[in-house]
Formats: sequence, C-alpha cells, structure tokens
Amino acid sequence: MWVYVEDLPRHVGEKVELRGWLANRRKSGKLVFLILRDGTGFVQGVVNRAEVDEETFERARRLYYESSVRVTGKVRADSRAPGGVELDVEKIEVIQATTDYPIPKVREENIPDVGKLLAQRHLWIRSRRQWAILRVRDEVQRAIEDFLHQEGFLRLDAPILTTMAVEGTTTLFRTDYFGEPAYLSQSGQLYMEALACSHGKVYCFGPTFRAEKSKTRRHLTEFWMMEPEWAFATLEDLLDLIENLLVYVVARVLERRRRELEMLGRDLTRLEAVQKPFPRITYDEAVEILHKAGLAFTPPDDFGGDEETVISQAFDRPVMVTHYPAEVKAFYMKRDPERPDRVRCVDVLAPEGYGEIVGGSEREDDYETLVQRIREHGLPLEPYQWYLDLRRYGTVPHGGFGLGLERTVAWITGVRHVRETIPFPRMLEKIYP
RNA sequence: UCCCCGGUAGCUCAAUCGGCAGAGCGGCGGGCUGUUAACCCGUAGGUUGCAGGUUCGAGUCCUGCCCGGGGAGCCA
Repeated sequence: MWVYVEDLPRHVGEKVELRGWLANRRKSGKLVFLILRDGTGFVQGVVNRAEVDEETFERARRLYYESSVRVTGKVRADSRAPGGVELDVEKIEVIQATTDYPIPKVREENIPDVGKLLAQRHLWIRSRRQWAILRVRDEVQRAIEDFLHQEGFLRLDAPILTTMAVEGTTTLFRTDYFGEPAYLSQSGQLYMEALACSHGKVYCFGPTFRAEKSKTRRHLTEFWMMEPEWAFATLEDLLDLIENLLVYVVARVLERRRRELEMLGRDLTRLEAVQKPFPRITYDEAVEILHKAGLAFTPPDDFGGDEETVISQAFDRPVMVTHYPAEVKAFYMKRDPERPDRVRCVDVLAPEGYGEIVGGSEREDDYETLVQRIREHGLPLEPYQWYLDLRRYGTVPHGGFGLGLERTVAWITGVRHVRETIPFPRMLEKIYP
C-alpha cells in the first residue's frame, strides 16, 4: 500500500510502500541506512543484511542519492528516529539510478556558493532547507487567504497585462500586445479599487513585475503581492486589518510549520512576540528614532534599507509608520486634511531588519484632485480614464494595501535573501532556470 | 551605471618573499549491526576563469576581458 511519509505514524506495524527519492545514505557494516524523501517528509529506512536477499542489500549499498525509488517495508516506531518512525526495508525498486547529481552532497562547512546553487535552482529546491522554506511559503499564502475570507473579502484577481503605470514608469516591463505597447503589472491596485466599488471588500494575489535595477537581498523583478482594497475604509481600519492579518499568519505558521521553522534554525521566540498591539508611529517619529541613533537623515526623503533596519530594530514586532511626506509617495494616496503635505499612508516594517513588507494608504477619491496628481507626476491622463470614472460615478472613501509575499516569508523563516523564498527567482539579469 | 571582494580537483578552501599545486568533503574500492550532513583504511582526480605581458621561473606581479558574490544608486 502506497503511503506518504507524513502519514507513517498512523501505520506502525504495517507493511507499506514509499515512493520518492534517496536523500542520503549511510553504511555501517551489515546495515545500510537510506534517508528517503517523498515531498511530505523524510524518513530513515534500515536495510539489514540478515533480513533481505543479497541483491537487495547490494542495491541499497550502491544506491546514489537523488535516485528515484519505490521502497517497501514495515513501519516501526523508534525513539532514535527524528520523526518517531523508521522503515525496516524489505524491497527496493529503483525507478532511475542517478549516478552524477550536479549538486554535491555536502556538509555544512562546504556548501556550494549561491551562484552555483541558483544555476541549479530546479534541483536545489529538493534540498531540506529549500523544501522547508517553500512549505512555509505555502502556509503563509494559505493563511492570508483564510484570514481574508474570514473577514469577508473576495479574491478577484487583477490582469497582468496592462496599459498603465501604478508605481512609476521607469520600472515597467514593456511587452508587445498585438502591435500595441503593453506592460506587465506593477500592482493590481487600480483594478482592485474598481472591484471594491462592486464587492466592497476584495483582494488580489498574483505576480507583479518591476524592472528595478536593484541588486539587494530584498528585491526580485518578479514577486508576489497580496492586495486588499476596502470601500469606505479609513487608514485606522487598514491598520487594524494589517495587524490582525500579520498576527494570524505568524500564529498559523507557528502552529502548522513549526517543524520546518526548526529545521531552518529560526528563533521561535522572535515570532511568538508578534502579538497585538503593533507600535504605530508617524514618519516624524521615525525620523526622531533615526536621529537618536545617530543617522544623518534629512526629511523629506523616503527611508532606505539602512533607515528601515534601524527603525525596525527599535521594536520587537512589526512597526507601522504612517503619514509620509506626499512627495515621496505615489500619486493616488490621499493627503491628510490636517497636514496637506502628508499622505494618509502606512508602511509596515518587519522586525530584525527585513524591511518593508506592507505598504498601503487611503486613496484620493476626489476627481479634480486626482487629475491634478496624475499631471503632477508626469503621467499621461488617457490610460487612466477608466480609473477616473471611479471618481465620477459614486466615489467613496476607500483604501487598501499590498503585502509582499517573499519579504514576509523571508522574515518569518529568518532567511536572509528573498531569492530563497520563491521557487524560481527572477532577479536583475537572472532568468534561468 | 558605479564601488568592493572573489574565480586553484565535482564542492569548500590552502599554497610563506615570485621557486616541486595541497587538504577536507564528495566519488570509487575495502572495513564496521544503530548511523543521524557517521567513522576507519586505501585510491583516482588539475589547461590554477580566458587572452596577453614582465621574469631564468607566474596560482602568486601587470593590462584587458569573462563569470560569480556583496553593496550603492534606483526602487513601495
């Protein structure tokens, strides 16, 4: 009977078949230990020379890692096993015998450098570390969707091919749409604003593309963003939603992917600290923190990586920074009536220097003001006509935010670089495999 | 686009002042009945990124190029 590794504890004493790959092999005289993985987990199979025929024992002795196999044996509870169970192997069927796997089986002291691993990303994802990271990614994604549906949001995705910029024209990937120029989406937000006027609470979750010439551990040219948009929401409503969302997501990962976090060596106490309330500070207060830390920072300016790190390290949980100067933020953000040089926006900075994981705002809902902002930002009015319609026909106050999936996963897993948090990262001048 | 670091065995790295190119891991062969990225013995494995230059002699010094990494600018 075919059983997955994660289900083995329910089959102790039974004879089962595992289908998977050899992750490692250790030999000890008349015993061979086969570490098998099948996608759901890892388990050690024990091949005892005294209990199998000579051919099976020889096959086990010579089996090279990353060979694909079907292994039959009896499940045995064993306190020595990390997962609590082992398999007493009776039969090994080799589907394909690998003989020269490109990624070496190595110890901690000589892991290949990251350039070589990235060139083998299609195989690298089989390693324990990458396996654990991507399982956390899946859980983060699911937790976000579960939470938003509980809150009454509908997932209605935005198009990828568009005709206009959301975040600035220099970072658009241009493509050809039947002879007309088109761009890969930088954000689904404008479309979500339209959908919010149809369904009230909506979100999209998909890839976004930014042709930024950035070579840092926080940047990808293709990354996944989750963007809720909420009709009649104020900045304060958004702050509450973000706070509840992040607390929920972290708790879910701690509950369902604790083993993976431990495999990654994550300090779980840092995640357990992620509880309400999150600190809420203004841009001005953030600047004070920078000045107290001795940084030479002159507002109005946006925070760079160094600034974000210093601000976030002042707190043990995500910090929400609001009311940025209007000139450093996007055209669609609504000015604060009490301070017209400030916008009613929020950036959420993850702890431990992981940088901005959420950015959001109330949206400008007045037709004339919005037209003026588009002009001020040097953007063409024509492609935005449908967007302006939203302010012509029943405009309402509303707002939303975008959460960057890869940065969030990097923070939760403790992985330094976002390139490990997506299956196939796209970075500056890197698109293979 | 700019700055910094690097490229030596399949992988990670040594190689003193410019003087015989080495080790660990991995592979292969052997040993070991409880290993947890095992251990022990043996063994094979090299166009020192590429091209040129200096020198009696270059992995080492010089020039150019290629590739990789880190950072900045930029950027939700």
